[in-house]
Amino acid sequence: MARKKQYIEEEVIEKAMGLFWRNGYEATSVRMLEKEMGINQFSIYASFKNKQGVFLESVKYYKTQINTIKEKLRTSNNGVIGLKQYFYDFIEFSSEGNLRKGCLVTNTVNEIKEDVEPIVMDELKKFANEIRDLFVSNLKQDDKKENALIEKQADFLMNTILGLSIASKVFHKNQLENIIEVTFTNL
Amino acid sequence: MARKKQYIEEEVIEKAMGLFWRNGYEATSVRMLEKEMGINQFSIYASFKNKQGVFLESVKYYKTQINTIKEKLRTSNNGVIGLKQYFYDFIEFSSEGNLRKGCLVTNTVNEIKEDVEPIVMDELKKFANEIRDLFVSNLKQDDKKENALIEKQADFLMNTILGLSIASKVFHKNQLENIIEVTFTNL
DNA sequence: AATATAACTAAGCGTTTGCTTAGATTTAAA
DNA sequence: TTTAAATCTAAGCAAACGCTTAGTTATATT
Repeated sequence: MARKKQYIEEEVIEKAMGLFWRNGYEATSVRMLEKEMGINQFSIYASFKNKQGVFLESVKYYKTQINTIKEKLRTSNNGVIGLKQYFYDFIEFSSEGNLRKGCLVTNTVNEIKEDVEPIVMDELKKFANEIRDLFVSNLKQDDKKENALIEKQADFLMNTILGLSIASKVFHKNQLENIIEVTFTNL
Repeated sequence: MARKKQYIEEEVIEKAMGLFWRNGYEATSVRMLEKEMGINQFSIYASFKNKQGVFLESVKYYKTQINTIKEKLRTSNNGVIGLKQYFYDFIEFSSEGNLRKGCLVTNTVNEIKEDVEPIVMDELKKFANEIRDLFVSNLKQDDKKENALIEKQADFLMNTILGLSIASKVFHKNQLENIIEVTFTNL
């Protein structure tokens, strides 16, 4: 009864995500998305409503991508060792060859204004809290640690991840490793 | 022989800096600068050449503002205590009442692309290196520490500062304090 | 084969961007 | 008091922005 879509939504979102990740949210125009996704603006708006819609789907896809290393952390049972491995996995995940992209979520939190893009910001905060919860439950593997300390250390680790997301753009790889090493002497 | 300027350049740059700090570089339009600085676009371009010129002057002004706490760190001679104080001064400096602005320099490093704005990026990297040098010479007050360790710890502290710049926008004040406390537990 | 409907192309909408220009106004030296 | 140069106001430029729409093409059902 009607024509078929000539693209697969997940495929074009994967490309869109890459563009947002490399360029940032505002700096990525709908014309650029058109080229990268390989479909017309009409199709973009028909499938994803607007630019924000494309971005929200991109973040969803990003989550499935990072889920591999998240799951690795969740199922680790060697305490802080597994946590440290997550940080190494993260700097690997945030770079693509020589291109340092940071973390899509952190980049965007730092770019957008909450009052301008409340829906996007909400989505990003949810993601950040999931990571923090993972840190907390990992730290609890050490049952000598008091809850108050665990909360502090979780904040500390979140800050390290936030920092690494920027640092990965301007520092050398060995400096990133230094950061992780010193971070874990404090735990 | 000619008309006098009806504004003081340093005064209008102070206002421009505030706007860039609150809004980011790209999101601050020349029309917004016009209103905030209280002068016409013609005057902006006559005095500072272009938008980038206004920003570079704003960064210069920012440096003079943050110099107070930098100087406090430089002249401190109580080792890591003075360093820790710098971090507390920094989170104070990066907020204006309830408005969390982060660090103008870090915000911009995270926003702009090096190949699009190489001149701006260069200026920001210079600033970051000045801070790192300060950290190094402070850490050297402890002459038991080896140079290799000092370099590692300097990278670590830079990462904490970068993190705090983002964290200050989304975390509560007591969490920022947690971060600083854990950061300094092993230095 | 005819029909209804979704997906396509491509042009264009109004707005905002950084920046410029034409023309009036102020000022200090000649 | 005339003159020349710098500074002002305000209008406007081309380009890019997010998004829409008119018209064509493809496809499953009748």
